[in-house]
Amino acid sequence: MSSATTTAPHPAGLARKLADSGLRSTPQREVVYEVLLKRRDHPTADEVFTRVKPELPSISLATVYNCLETLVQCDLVRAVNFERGPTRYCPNLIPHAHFHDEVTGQTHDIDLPPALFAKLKAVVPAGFDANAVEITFRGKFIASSVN
Amino acid sequence: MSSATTTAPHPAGLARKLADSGLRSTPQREVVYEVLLKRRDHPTADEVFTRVKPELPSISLATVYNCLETLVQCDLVRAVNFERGPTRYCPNLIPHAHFHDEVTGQTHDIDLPPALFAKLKAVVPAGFDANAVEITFRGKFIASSVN
DNA sequence: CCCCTTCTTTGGAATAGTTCTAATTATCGC
DNA sequence: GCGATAATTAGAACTATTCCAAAGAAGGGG
Repeated sequence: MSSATTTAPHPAGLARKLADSGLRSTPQREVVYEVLLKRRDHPTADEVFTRVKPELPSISLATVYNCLETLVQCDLVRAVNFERGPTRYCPNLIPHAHFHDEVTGQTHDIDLPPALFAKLKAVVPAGFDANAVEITFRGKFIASSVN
Repeated sequence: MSSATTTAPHPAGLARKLADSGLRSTPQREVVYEVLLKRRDHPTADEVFTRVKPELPSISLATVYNCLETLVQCDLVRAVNFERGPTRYCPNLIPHAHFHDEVTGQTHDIDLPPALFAKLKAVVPAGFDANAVEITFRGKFIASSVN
């Protein structure tokens, strides 16, 4: 597989991305990443821990934090925060917003047209050099009759 | 100083707003609110605590948290979060974005045209009922020699 | 292969920010 | 002034996370 411009979120890509940063591929890192790809529901470190445990029963919570941090560093995963709640992790690398459901506590991805991102960055006054923007909606997810 | 200037909320308005919610006006609440109005640099609870202390030497940190929570509840103050850092407080009630300086840790208000807020809400898919949107830029503030 | 260095994992202790609790103190309506 | 209610206080408790020091892999050169 030839290298793409955008990394496809694939367990296989992990080893390469890690090597690029001079880091080793380990079972712990692989399983943590797989878990994130498998269920993209923005789990917390603790939730990742319980999902990884059956596969690697001797893994520690500290290692889960380490692995998640490593994945974020390697730009394979995004850390998402909402109002001092525990950090959640998201393997969707395409710029997008988040919707936080205040009833269920769930976090959903919201796609945004790239033009909007551009417009947002355009309103930042001179003197401010913004290299990232974070957009979070808060509200309720209303069951749609369509499914 | 950043842009977003507003209807200057006045300490006087506090008693009324509190009464509206069936709450009492107390020296602690008044001084906490005054401190927020006086220096609008998005202080943390701890920073508010040290600023209030000279005025009310016997106030406790718990009370500062209580007062801030009350002010947020009464819609006199906004709580602002950035990446699991301590909550900061902002008496600017007009919808606006925040710019977080990753070098100094300072938070600045950024005015946004109301049309942009409207556009943002428009991209939220059907089924999601958003009642608030939070926009945070991250980057560096490039020295303007003026302060 | 074996050794050496380096990287990684691990469990537990430590930390930061915040909330909880139970007791005291202030305030309002009568 | 009195009783009911609300607010404040100090300190303990809590949560999410990071730190630490020791033990465990994992390549690379001889």
